[in-house]
Amino acid sequence: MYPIHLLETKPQTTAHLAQTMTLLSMNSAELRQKIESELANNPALELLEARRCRACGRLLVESNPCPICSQPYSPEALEPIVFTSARNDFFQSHRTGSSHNISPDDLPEDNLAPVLDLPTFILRQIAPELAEEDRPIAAHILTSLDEDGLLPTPLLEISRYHHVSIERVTRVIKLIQHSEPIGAGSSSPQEALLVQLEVLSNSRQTPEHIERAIREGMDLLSRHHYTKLGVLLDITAEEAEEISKFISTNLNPYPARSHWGSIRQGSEPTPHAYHQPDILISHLNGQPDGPLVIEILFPVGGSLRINPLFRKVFKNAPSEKIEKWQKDLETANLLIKCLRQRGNTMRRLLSIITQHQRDFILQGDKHLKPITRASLAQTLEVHESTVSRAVSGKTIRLPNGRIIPLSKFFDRSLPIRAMIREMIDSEKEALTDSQIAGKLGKKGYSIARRTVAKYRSMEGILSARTRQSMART
DNA sequence: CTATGGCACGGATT
DNA sequence: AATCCGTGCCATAG
Repeated sequence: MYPIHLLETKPQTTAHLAQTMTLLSMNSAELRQKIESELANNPALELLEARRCRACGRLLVESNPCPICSQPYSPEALEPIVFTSARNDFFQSHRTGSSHNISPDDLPEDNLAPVLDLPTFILRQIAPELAEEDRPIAAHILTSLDEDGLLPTPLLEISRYHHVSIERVTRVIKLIQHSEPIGAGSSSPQEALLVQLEVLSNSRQTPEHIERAIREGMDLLSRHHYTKLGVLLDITAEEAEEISKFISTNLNPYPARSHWGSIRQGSEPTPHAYHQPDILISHLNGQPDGPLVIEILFPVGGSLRINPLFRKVFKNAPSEKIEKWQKDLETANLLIKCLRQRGNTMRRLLSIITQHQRDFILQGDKHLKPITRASLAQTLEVHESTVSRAVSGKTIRLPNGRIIPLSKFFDRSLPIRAMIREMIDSEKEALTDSQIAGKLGKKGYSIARRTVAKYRSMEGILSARTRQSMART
């Protein structure tokens, strides 16, 4: 732990203050838009090319040494990568058949929406891993995905169209399947489940026989015929039900029906909106017991700095330009400074949050320790509104792959909701809301009966009565 | 008669 | 100052 607070520079001017505020409240998608437009308009600003760590292959974020493999970043350890950032347009090139030489200026500004559609969302993740010659294939696949994120087109058709081997197509699909949302690009719900299971088993214990259950008993599984499934797999009906529960809570046969947002029935009109996470938190080198690593993503590949060339030219600038250039230089400086401060604040905030919520991150909803933004502001010695801005609109990807909004860390009702869910999952006879309220009261959570009902419906659990009559059939 | 969902109010949080 | 959340009361479905 190094003394971050020493690096902290207090805002000097009102402009500085205002800029820091607005930058802080942006999530990475919005920030990206901001930076791109700034880059386009301000000649004093320059974007250094993106790099990746040669040792572990991870895309660089902003810290040194590499947070993933802890190799120091030296010039030799940094492999430059081609990453044409947000305006990567190979969808267009796929459709028109032209090459990839379209310059950024040819593209309209407004294709940088903060919320991405599914193809773009996946594309951004796999772009660094994708070989140049495989791009048209990826574009073809991604544009063919149906609204569930599954691929209805047969592989053979794709390979024929591009005159390439099935193996190459499969390789690209593998890449797509292993990006968020995991399992997208599979040809069937079954395949999607298998991919998710494979990914999940790297970081967590999974039930026995589950793979066979998906492979062989898919139709039984979807119809909830646990006894038959048990016979098929040579296990008890309870174990079969166990497996089904695991699948329904941890996996998703339709990868594009994202687990957050669309789960609340109907009310939100954003059925297929994908947010790029702003923060990643994962285990070191992907080892399940490794220490946690937090990465705060910088939305553009590379780092911003003042263009040294601009500095040189500025010294003997023509007199009619000198005023404008001076201004450009100032705004560029300001932007960089404020961005740095934004990073600083985010880092301090997250280090506190992750320490406090370690159990939640590792073990799930039940272990969330609710905090208020106000108390956090106090420990960080910043204004409450600063915390508010830093939290709002940002999402974080947990080690288990879930993408959740950062505000979830402050949700007082979450652990209780998890407990209710647990109680109902393991109930023998359907528990009524007041019974649940009583049980929770004994555990030290005094919650009104009415509130239990609210939480229950938030979790999408039916009422005790309807559960009872469902169980009989 | 009981369990549940709707509406609305007040206090806390942002 | 605006918003969110827990809760109480009341109507209604079962």
